[in-house]
Amino acid sequence: MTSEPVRGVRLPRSQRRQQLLAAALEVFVHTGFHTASMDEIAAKAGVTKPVLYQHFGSKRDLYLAVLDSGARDFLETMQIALESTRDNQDRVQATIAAYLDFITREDAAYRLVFESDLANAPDVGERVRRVDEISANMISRIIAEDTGLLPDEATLLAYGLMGLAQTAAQQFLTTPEHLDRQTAAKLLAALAWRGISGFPKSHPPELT
Amino acid sequence: MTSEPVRGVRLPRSQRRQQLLAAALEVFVHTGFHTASMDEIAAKAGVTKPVLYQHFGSKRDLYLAVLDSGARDFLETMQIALESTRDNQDRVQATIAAYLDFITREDAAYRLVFESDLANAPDVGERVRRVDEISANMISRIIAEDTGLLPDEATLLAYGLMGLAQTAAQQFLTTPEHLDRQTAAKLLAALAWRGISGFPKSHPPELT
DNA sequence: CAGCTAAGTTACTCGCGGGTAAGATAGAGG
DNA sequence: CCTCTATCTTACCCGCGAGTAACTTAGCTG
Repeated sequence: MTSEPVRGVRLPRSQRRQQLLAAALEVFVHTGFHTASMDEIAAKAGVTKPVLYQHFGSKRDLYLAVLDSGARDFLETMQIALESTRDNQDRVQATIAAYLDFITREDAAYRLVFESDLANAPDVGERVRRVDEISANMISRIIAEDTGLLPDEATLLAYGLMGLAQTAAQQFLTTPEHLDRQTAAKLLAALAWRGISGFPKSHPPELT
Repeated sequence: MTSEPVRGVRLPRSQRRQQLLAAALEVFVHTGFHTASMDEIAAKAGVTKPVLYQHFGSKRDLYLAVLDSGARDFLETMQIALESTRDNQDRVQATIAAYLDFITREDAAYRLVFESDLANAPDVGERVRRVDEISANMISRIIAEDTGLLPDEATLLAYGLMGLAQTAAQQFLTTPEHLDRQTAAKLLAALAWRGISGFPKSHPPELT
């Protein structure tokens, strides 16, 4: 657990850096890149602006650092879920649950990866697309193996399933009162699994 | 077809307004809200900045005008597709196709609705969410009727299907060489329909 | 074709916020 | 307890772009 920022206490470099990243995450997530100011982030860490610049070369650098961290977390979560079983139905279930977990995480880091307001900047856009691409490839590979679809076709479906999970999870976040997480996960997993399991190999092929 | 902006020609108010909206759409879509400058938009219309301010009170007002127009287009497209048939399988097919159409539209207006970099601003965020909400409700209603699921459950699935269509369509946009639109539409419609048609009423209920 | 109005231009203001130069001090180490 | 350095602050610069005041002119209208 990270302790609260205490004004007036000096910290060793690496520790301060971690704290700044935490403050930046919080502000960027809450406000978005453009509305956030360096002063605000510094203040949240109980420190002044130049300190920020001793650790990060520019506002964008800081943002990228925070974004990368979030992206790593997400990809890790995904990979663990995808490799948690060899049964594909369970895999779908686990992956949907992973989306729900990631999006309901306290730090809301998903906003950086899924809702960045800086995606027009080449650096950022590229990174975000890369996260999607890596996830999609992991899923696409499994689909292709399991259904015999062409790579491009399997990739399209992979993106579809990712969009399904992501959008539904975000919606779930806005109405958690009425639907418990278990039910939501089961419903979505059912939707996804019934959809994908209908393709060639794994089940008797029906008409396209 | 709109004629090219000709420098030095005066236009009647309403006509100029339309032209400004077109220029703004182009710039906002290409650059995003934050990077776009009013000068750039005015220039694209072959005119200077103050003219822009004689039609729109602020940069944000201009953005909202363009956004609203895109939102209307999208919702219209959706509604037409959803009401194009009474067979639910055809409905899914038509709706997926509608997503593909909207996202591949020349003007790329989908970027404003699906990828706005101003979604943190209350006005804009609210509007974007509202578009999703309206679409989701249209779909959710059908799902609830057809499956007997609870409203919240049907809504969750509706968002899931929307995310599926949207994300996959965006992916399709980036690799149109390898996959023709027909195939893509069929694959996605199959994915979605197999998924959703498996729920209670419409087909024999299986284990949840 | 004179004159009036709406359409358009030139040439500014001004605040915000990213980024920095120069100086102050905590507190580890001898 | 003195010193020395890495940490942190104060106080600034300055560019960019939204928004505006004041003036100009096209071109319809009587």
